Amino acid sequence: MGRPPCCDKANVKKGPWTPEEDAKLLAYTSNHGTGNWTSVPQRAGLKRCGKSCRLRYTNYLRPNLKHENFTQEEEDLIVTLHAMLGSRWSLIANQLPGRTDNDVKNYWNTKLSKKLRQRGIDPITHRPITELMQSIGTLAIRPPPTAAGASSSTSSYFPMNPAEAPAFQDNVPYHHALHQQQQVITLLDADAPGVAASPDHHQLKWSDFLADDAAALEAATPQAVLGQYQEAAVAVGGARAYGDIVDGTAADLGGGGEDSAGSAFIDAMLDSDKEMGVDQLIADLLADPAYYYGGGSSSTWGC
DNA sequence: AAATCGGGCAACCGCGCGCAG
DNA sequence: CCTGCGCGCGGTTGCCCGATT
Repeated sequence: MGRPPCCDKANVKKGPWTPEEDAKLLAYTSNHGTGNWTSVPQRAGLKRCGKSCRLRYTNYLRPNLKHENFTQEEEDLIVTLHAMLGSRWSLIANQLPGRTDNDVKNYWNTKLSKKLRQRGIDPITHRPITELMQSIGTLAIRPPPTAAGASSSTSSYFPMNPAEAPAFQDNVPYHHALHQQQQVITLLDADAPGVAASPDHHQLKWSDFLADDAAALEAATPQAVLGQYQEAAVAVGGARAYGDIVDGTAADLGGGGEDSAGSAFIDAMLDSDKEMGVDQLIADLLADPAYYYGGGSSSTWGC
C-alpha cells in the first residue's frame, strides 16, 4: 500500500505560478511565516498543493535569494564542494548564501558539468577522464589524434592531452574513491551546528590514522582540521583533478591498505562529531583561499 | 519567414527520514 | 513498537525561448 497523496490532486492547480498566486503566498508567509505547509494553501487562498507552495517559496519567493548569475567564486565553490559531497545539493547550497539547492543543481547540470567535461574531467568523480578510461580498461573511445589544446579546446569531450593531465600519485581505485567520498558525506551528515568545537577535537587528524605518514606530526591546530577536509577531498579524487587546488602534501593519502585506517578515522570522528560544528568548519575551510586556490591568486579549476 | 533543435530553468514526483500520537 | 504525517531532498520532466537551419 502506497502512501496517500498529500492533497486532493483533482482540485489542485499545477504548472507555472501566476503573479497573483505569488502575491498571495508572499502575503501569507510574510504575515504568518511558513509553519505547516499543508495548511498554507487553504489559509492563503491558493488552489495549490502545500508541497508546491513550499517549493515556490523556497526557490523563488524567499527573501534574500539571489537571482543574478553565478559568480566565478560561486562556481569554484560548487565544484569544490561537489568533489567533496557529490550531489548533495542542499548541503552545497547551504554554503552559498542566497542560492537554493534547485539553483545549484540546475547550474551544475546545465553549465558546470559540461565545463568540467570540456576540460577532460569527469564531473562525477572529478578525476581526469583519460585516467578513468584507463582504470576501467577500455580503449573504446580515444582522444582526438591531435589533442593539441589541453585546456584550450572547448568542443571535444577529450580536450586534455594526457601528458598534461594532472598527475595522480595516489592511484586509488575507483571504488575506493567512492568509499572515501561516502565517508566525507557521513562526516557532514553528522553535522551538529551551533555547538562549539572542542579543542580536543582538533587533535583528531586524518593523518593520525595513516601509517608512516609524516604529516601525522602536524600540529593539532584548526588548520590541521581543515586539512582533514582538504585531504578527504583529494581522497575522493576531486581537488587534484582540476589542478593543484591543494598543495602536494596530501598526495600521498592514497595507495592501498588504508581502508581500515580510513574507517578507524571515521569511527573516531563519529565519536566526537556531536561536539563539532561542521557547518562552521566548512565555512572556515572555504573562507581560506588557499583551499581551492592552492595558494595562487586565481581560480585553478576553470577558465 | 517558418521549422527545428537545444539549452535553461521552474516545477513536479517519489522516496526517505524524523517526529508525534 | 507501529503507524500516520509532514518535511526535505534528489532526480526527472516539460515548457519556454533563443539559436540555427
